[in-house]
Amino acid sequence: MKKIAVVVINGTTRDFDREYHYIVPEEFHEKLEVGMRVIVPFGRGSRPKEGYVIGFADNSEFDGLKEIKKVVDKKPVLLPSQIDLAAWMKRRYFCTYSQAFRCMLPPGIDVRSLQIVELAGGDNRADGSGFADDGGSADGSCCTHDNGSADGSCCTHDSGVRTDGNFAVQGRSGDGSCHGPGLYDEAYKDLTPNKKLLIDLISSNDGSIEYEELKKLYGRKSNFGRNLEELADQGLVRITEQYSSAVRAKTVRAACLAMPPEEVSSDIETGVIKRIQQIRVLEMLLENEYIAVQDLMRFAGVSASVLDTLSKYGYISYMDLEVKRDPLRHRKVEPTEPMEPTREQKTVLENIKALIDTGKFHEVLLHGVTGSGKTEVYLQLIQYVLDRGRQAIVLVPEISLTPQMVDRFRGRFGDMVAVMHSRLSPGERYDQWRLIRDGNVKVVVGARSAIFAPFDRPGLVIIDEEHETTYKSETTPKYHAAQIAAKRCMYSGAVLIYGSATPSVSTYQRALEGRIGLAVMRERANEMVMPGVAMVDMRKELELGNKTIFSILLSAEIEKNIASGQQTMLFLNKRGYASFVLCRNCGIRLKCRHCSITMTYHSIDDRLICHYCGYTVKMPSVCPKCGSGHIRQFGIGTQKVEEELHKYFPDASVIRMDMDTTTGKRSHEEILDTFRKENINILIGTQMIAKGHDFPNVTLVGVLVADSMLGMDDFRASERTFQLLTQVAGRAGRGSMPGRVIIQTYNTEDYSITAASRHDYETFFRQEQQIRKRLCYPPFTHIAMVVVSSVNDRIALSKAKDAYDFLAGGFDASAGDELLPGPVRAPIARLRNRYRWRVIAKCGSLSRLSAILSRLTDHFMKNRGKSDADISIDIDPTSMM
DNA sequence: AGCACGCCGACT
DNA sequence: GTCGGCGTGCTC
Repeated sequence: MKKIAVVVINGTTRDFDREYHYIVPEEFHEKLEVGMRVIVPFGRGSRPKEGYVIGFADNSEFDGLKEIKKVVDKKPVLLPSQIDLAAWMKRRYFCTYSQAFRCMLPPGIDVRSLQIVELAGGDNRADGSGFADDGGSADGSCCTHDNGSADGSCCTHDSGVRTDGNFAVQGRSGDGSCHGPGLYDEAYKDLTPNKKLLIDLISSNDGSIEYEELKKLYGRKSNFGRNLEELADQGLVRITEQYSSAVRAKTVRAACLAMPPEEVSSDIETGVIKRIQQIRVLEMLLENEYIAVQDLMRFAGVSASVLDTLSKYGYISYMDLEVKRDPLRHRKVEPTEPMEPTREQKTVLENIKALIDTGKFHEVLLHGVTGSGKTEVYLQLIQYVLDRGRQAIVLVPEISLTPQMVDRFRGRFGDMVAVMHSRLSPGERYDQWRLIRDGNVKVVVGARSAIFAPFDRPGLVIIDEEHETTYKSETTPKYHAAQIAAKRCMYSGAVLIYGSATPSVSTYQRALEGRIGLAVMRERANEMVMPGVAMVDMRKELELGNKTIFSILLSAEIEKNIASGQQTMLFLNKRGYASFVLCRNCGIRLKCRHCSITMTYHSIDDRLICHYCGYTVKMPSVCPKCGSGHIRQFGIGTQKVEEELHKYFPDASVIRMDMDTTTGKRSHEEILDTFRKENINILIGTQMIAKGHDFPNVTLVGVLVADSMLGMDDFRASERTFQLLTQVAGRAGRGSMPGRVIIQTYNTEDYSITAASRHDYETFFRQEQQIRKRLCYPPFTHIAMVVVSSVNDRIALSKAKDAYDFLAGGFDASAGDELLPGPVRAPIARLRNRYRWRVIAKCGSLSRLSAILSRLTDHFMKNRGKSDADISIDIDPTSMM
């Protein structure tokens, strides 16, 4: 019986992102499984393309089926459940299968196909290349990756060139019959000029050339394909295919001495080598057999060019060393034992364990105040699911910021833990992915993308700090990790836990509605008291003539801390800095009359603009509320604060942490380490310092301008303010001494600020809930942001108008659907050379909204024509830019 | 997006 | 008979 595989093509546009049928040749019947990658001929020219086998079929309506050419993997790279997930993502996020699969696979796993055009026949002008394939590639071998992909035997061709393994050479030309030289020349003589040109081009490249390269050389003349095909039919050239994957270098480049040590020593002593850098390098190599190039450069303090010079003169040579990559190698971890849970923890554990026992999908919001010991609860729950033979995924907002979080999991579960985050190298990611797929680890701790970890039986997924925005992907597919998590847990009957001290409004709303479970932990686990919070009214400070950025109270407290050797953290939110307008007299922020969103100042035309609806007004010269002239765009940078600190507290040691000072790979941790170890008096920073990290000696936290968070141009401004203030306040008094928090603001009556100062989530939530409801913002509706872009501004606009009209036609105002006036220019009007126009729609029903948007996508693609216009759709975006 | 295919006029 | 060029329609 004919076996047919259902294949989706990798790297296609949405138009061709369909399921295609291919015949499975007899030889692959046994080994081909769902979830493997294959090479298939695709399109008119049957160009080889990488595809994923997503299923099998017994028959096909389609005649003219083609055959699978090649099976890439030994083991499936995708689980059946992941294929289902991708199909769902395609519908939900308007992405392609391959974009969805890309989320699930480590980078660099792709197979690239190359076509090589060679002269055929025993021809003298193409010596060495013709039939004699000396590269070791003919038998389908692959080099160095010992992975599940590629079925070839492994070889190592250690040519100096960085070759990637290639495998499978398979002619697509005729039978390659061998012509004698005489016959060949005969044939050449009779060729048309363009065909002669092709032959000449190949000859001048030693008789073998890459297809695309040849095409480029052929230039703009026509009938390239036709002529080449005909040459192949005549048996004059051969076209072969090679598939190569970007091999993850499992090796590290190292240097060693290339001549006897005595000779090197004498060259140094006799002064043949004079340069100090070179001597340093050689001396290091005299003491060590070989040293990794990276280490050598760092410890000798030299650049790569010094090494290259030494290599050129034959003193050293390079080699590739096998390494076992371990992203956790930098850290030592102390094993830990489960702690005796507090009464509250015990209740929560029992309840959730009961849910796990049902083996069904459940969601629970774990609302625990900072310091209530959520992590210990996570650890014990994970242990529970592991004992039942299942796996666990833990998501943390940005793992590289919270290494001690990872340490706690490693401490409890040791080698069972894999780590996945953005700072891993492609090779490291590949290793972690493989550990998971092969079942060698049972727990994954990672950032957003770790939600795709290829576990076959996840029993528990934990999303820690559930409210963080990093869980939302900014690129297509624009998924939220929680949505993916919910889907996966549904498939596998797992429990999904959202952990937070300050839950997002939408999650808490769902908990209140009873759609998800709610578990609460109100007490701090280790007898710490919540820090006392004082609010300072900066309007009064101004009245009193204090024009500095430090209130009288804050100055005094800083002074006290310096004197007693305790540490202070000063917090300044940089977002919205210098772009929103605040009246320093009455504290009002200018908001859009339609959207109640803080308007953003644009200096180019001295206007204020609403980043939601696009409404703009001229920048007023006096405050529309109180009439004072103290209205102005507002903001100070961390750098400015540092200067001021030096001015007013000349004896204090100060360290700054923000985007400018944390560019290096590990400098983040280094700054915090310095702060901790050297007992620096004051740490000043942006929201980066609000996350994680225990500093027992920090007893004072100052928020310089709470208003700058409220000034965010987003309907979530209050939510973010509350969350950040709570988090920042949580930094104080983590040790034995009680903490104090001072919040400076021009809005002492704002509910998000007052609630945060009282550690009162409930009150904040009730206020915010009402406002969201009244103004029809999520979670009471869904917002779709459609951005149409093009290199040409007018095309972008007209296509955006088209999209607008399409949406207008499909919307039902009576059901509460709303289309904001548009299209308007996106706040980032031009990105990567493309103009961007935006349409915003609100819709009460997610399913209806995605249905309309799905139709919009198809409509857009159909009418796009040859233009470069592109459409991007984000449901419930975290940023409106 | 490629690419083949078909068709036409120009050149030789 | 070829070449260059362009419009059309398809991708298992």
